[in-house]
Amino acid sequence: MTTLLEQRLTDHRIKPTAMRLLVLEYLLSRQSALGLSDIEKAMAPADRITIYRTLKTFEQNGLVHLIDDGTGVHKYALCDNCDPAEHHDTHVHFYCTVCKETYCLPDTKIPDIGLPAGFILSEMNLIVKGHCDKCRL
Amino acid sequence: MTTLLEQRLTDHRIKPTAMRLLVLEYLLSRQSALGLSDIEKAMAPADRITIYRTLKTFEQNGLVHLIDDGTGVHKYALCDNCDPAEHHDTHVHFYCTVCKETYCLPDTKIPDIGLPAGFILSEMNLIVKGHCDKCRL
DNA sequence: AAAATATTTGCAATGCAATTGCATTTTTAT
DNA sequence: ATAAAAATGCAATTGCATTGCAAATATTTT
Ligand SMILES: [Mn+2]
Ligand SMILES: [Mn+2]
Ligand SMILES: [Zn+2]
Ligand SMILES: [Zn+2]
Repeated sequence: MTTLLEQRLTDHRIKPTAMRLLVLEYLLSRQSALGLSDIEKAMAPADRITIYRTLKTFEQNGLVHLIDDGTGVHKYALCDNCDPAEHHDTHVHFYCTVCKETYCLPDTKIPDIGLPAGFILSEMNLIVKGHCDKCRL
Repeated sequence: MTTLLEQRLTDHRIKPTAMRLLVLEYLLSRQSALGLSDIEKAMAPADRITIYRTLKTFEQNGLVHLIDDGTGVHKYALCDNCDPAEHHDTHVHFYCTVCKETYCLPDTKIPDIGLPAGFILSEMNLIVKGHCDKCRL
C-alpha cells in the first residue's frame, strides 16, 4: 500500500523516507512559503541540515520551488505542477510586511517586459510587498 | 568654490568628506550597479566599513538606491532624481548571467499588477536575468 | 541470509556578506 | 581654545547557506 504522500514523492522520483514525508506533509499543511528555520522548528528535534538537503532534493525534482523574497532568507513552496526536470513557476510572490509571510500568487503571472535592444531574457523574479488579505486595517 | 561632486552631495544634505567624494566619483564612473566589495577594491586600502556607512548614508538621503538582484550581494546605483526624503526608483533591474553585472533599466518601469482581493501593494521589485547587450553570442 | 554497494542522515566546520560596538580621529559649534 | 557632534577604523558579531566526512540506514548482489 502506498499513501498519497508517498505517491507524490515517487511521482517526482524521490524515495519516500520518514523525514521527507514529514517535510512534505508540513508543507502541504501551510499555505504560505516557508523558510528553513520555520520547517526546522516544526520538525524539532530533527537535524537542520537534513531538512536543508530534503528541500534541495525536492527543489531539484520539481516538487517545491525556491523563492527569493528579498528578506535574505530562502523560502520554499510546493510547486503546482512542475516537471521533475524543469520548473515553470512564473508567478508573482507577495511578502506581507505585517505578518512577514510570503505567499505564492499562482494566478498572478509576471507580465512581459519590453527590454532595451540587445538584452535577452532568461528568467524573471517579481516580488511585491505590502499588506496581505489577512492583515488589513 | 564648490565642485559639481560636492554640490551633488550637499543637494542631498550630505556633508562632503573625502571618502564620500571618492565613492560618489567612482559610482559616476561606472555604468552598472556595484557591490560593496567592488567599491572596496577600487578604494583600497580604505576601510570597508566606512564605505559601507558611506553607501548607507547615500541611500538614506536619496543619492543611491539599493538593489537586491538575487545574487545575495547588495548592489548600489545612483538615483536618477530621488528626493532626499523618498525614493521613487520603480524601474526594472537586469542581471547578466554572463558578465555578472547588474544594470538599472531606468526606462523600463515595472508594470502594474492585478493582485488578488485584499492585497495592498506598497512596493515592487522586478529583477530580470539573461544576457546583456554586451554579452551577445 | 550475508556481504557489498549505494543512499541518507547527523554533526562539525566553513564561507560570505551584512551589521553593530566602541574607541579614536576629525570636524563643527560655542 | 574648549566643548560638542560627526565621521572613521578596527574588532567582533550575527545570520544565513553550504560542504566534508563519518555513522547509520536502505538497497542490491552473491
Ligand atoms: Mn511560488
Ligand atoms: Mn536602479
Ligand atoms: Zn499579512
Ligand atoms: Zn553581460
